[in-house]
Amino acid sequence: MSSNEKIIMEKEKVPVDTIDQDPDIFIPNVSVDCIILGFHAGSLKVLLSKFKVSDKWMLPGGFVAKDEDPDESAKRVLREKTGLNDIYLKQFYFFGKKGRIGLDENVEMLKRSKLNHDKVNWPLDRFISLGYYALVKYNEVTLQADEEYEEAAWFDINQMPELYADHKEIIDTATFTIRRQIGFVPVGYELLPEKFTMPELRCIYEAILGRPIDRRNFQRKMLSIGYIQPLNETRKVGAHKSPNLYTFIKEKYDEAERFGIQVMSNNF
Amino acid sequence: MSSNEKIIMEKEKVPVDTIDQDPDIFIPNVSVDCIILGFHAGSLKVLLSKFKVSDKWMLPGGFVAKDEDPDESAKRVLREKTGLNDIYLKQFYFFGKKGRIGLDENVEMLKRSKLNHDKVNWPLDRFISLGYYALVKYNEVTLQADEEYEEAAWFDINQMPELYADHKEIIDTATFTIRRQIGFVPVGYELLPEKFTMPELRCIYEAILGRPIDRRNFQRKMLSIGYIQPLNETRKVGAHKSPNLYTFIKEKYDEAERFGIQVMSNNF
DNA sequence: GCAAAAGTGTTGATAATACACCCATGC
DNA sequence: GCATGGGTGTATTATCAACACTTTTGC
Repeated sequence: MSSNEKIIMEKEKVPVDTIDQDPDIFIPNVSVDCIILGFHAGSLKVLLSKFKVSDKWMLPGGFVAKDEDPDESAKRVLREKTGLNDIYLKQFYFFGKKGRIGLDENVEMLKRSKLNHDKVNWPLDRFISLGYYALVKYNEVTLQADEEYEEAAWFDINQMPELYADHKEIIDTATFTIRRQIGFVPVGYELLPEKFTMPELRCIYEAILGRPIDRRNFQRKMLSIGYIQPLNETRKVGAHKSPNLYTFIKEKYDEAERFGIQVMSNNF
Repeated sequence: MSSNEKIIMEKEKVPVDTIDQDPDIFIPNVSVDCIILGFHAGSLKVLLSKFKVSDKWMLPGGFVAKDEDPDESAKRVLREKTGLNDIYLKQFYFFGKKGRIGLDENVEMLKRSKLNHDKVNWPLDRFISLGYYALVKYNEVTLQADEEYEEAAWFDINQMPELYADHKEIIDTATFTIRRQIGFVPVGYELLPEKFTMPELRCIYEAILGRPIDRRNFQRKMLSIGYIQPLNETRKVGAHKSPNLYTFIKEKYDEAERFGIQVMSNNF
């Protein structure tokens, strides 16, 4: 473990410091922001966090240590927020426009915080944000926000509160990117638990593509690709026919992902 | 014009300074690298540059000024190298792995240069490189390398010399990205001159997809999309039938790009 | 029985693929 | 004439998209 890593570990235990950015440890003017996506109760959720001193929700994020791969920084953020270690994680865009962060917003937050204004001046700096999206299994996540300084919560992706700075735009860019690359992103495999129903899988694709998909054609298509396997089990879901449970065949899935699958060609 | 912009303009006139990175002007530890692609004589070319003091070719790149949008930095690099202002430019990835730049390589280059080793220490730093690719019309480019300190040249994308650091990997990532998004990237429109032949257009797709495409099916497909228009002209190309010339219909093309075109579905 | 949602089957339209054939050009 | 490569046509196959019909479940 390098000395910097050690310091980072220390920082994880002292949450107020995550609001700070020591220029000796971190690369200045660079941050990492994570869009953590989950699937629950029939809709896509995004995990947001909020400093108690702020009134706006924001994307979980962090800084990049001087000897750290940005992927590692993102993993650190994910571990902090979800408690998970092995997560599907992809960079998708970087954001660096001059006016992307409203300084007023930050000055306000800084005033409300108990930080020393003279020492902590990064909120007044310009930042290049490295954008990552992560796909997690909702029920495996245990929200890890520090009760004293910040909160964390899942939000329906279609019903988000007002967000800090350009974070709404960042989320939109993430979903747009996933949409364009839907054939190469294992959304089903990463978002669903081991056993799932066909309507659940379809629901994810509908949420991401933003349009309804024919139930029957979808089912045929998914089965024809050959990476999901029907189980001899059903799930009771109220006053309807109980849907079959399916599971992914890992090897076939990896193959399909590499070459991309055609999801209802009508490219969104 | 801000004072920083003025300083940057000055810097453009003093090429040796582009090897320097003043931490008061530029964001530390961040660089921009550009893959400039052109099409000439039946193959894809990439524009590379080389410091006279170095023996390895590298991607044209630069730094991001503190009050500058990274897109602007990339445009600045493009202007410096090609003399062009309006260029199709997209960010595609960022590179930040710890060992991505061999320090030995940089120490060697620094020694050979006439820079003051004490003042100029960025070559020993770690960098996060913001990757951009640009599509240019080959015959509109006039190579602008400063004769005294650096050279610039086009290389066939399949016959590149040994490159500096991880720049080969960066180029591979760029072509891979374009390949995956081929339906959304206006390669033909941006790489070809106003008038072009069908084989030329096909050649570009073949180079990017890395596989032969059926001549006849390709032609039909492109014409059926309806964004290219046959002209009543042909081009003499030696001992064969003279191919027709075509041109793009801008409006139709924009439409097609937004929704993506399906290029021989067999997704690469 | 009825409503709601799941599973299976059919069919016409559209698009991809693999060719065969003819045309123009320079030597 | 012949080699080379461009342009047009066609037949086969695969895939999409729309919809009818059946099944299961809770009330």
